[in-house]
Amino acid sequence: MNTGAASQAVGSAPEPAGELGRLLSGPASTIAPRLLGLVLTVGERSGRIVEVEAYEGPDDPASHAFRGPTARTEVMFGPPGHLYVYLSYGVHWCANIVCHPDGVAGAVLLRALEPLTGVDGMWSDRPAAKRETDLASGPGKLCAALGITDRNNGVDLLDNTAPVRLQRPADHRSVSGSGFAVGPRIGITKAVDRPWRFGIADSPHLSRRFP
DNA sequence: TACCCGATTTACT
DNA sequence: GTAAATCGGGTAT
Repeated sequence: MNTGAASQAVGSAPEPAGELGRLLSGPASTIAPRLLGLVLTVGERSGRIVEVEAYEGPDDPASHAFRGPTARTEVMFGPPGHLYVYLSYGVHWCANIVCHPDGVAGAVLLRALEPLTGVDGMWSDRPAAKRETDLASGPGKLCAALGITDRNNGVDLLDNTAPVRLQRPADHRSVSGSGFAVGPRIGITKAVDRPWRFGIADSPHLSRRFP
């Protein structure tokens, strides 16, 4: 239903609204560092994104979208600003923010979060955590802390009525402008050389230190 | 229909 | 530091 002309009409196309929408649209490896410092909200719980990883499409062997769309990965091929949730190792939910244009696969895995509000609720869903810095210091932990499951797969993060929302705090520009670290992605066996993991360098809430 | 394996976390040695 | 837990998707019969 998209014509070639429509896909070029960036200014007036029904892309995610506002400045945040524009921030989310582009190559995953470019968008990923810009997501650092954004605030993710689920009900009463919210946190600041401090660590992410980029996963692209047909050119990225480590990406779920590498071999084309499937029932599981179709969200990754949809419009940017939506949430792609999958089950890892049959145990943990992991959440990604879709960022490539509609029809082109690409997403950013959310790896760690600094708890801001609803921290008591996070503790009740993360009984194994020993410190507040461990509540969401990993992709599976992050989803557990916020209560994200496959129920939330495909939700529009920019919809104010959605159960999961993404917001930009006033100080985001300064946060993204400096002080983030880069390194290789974690836990993958393919394309391990690509430095597509990004994090706020001095955050104590990272899943792991950067090299 | 069967088998293999993973964008991880946790507990235990 | 190492291994177990656990299950749905993807690829191969």
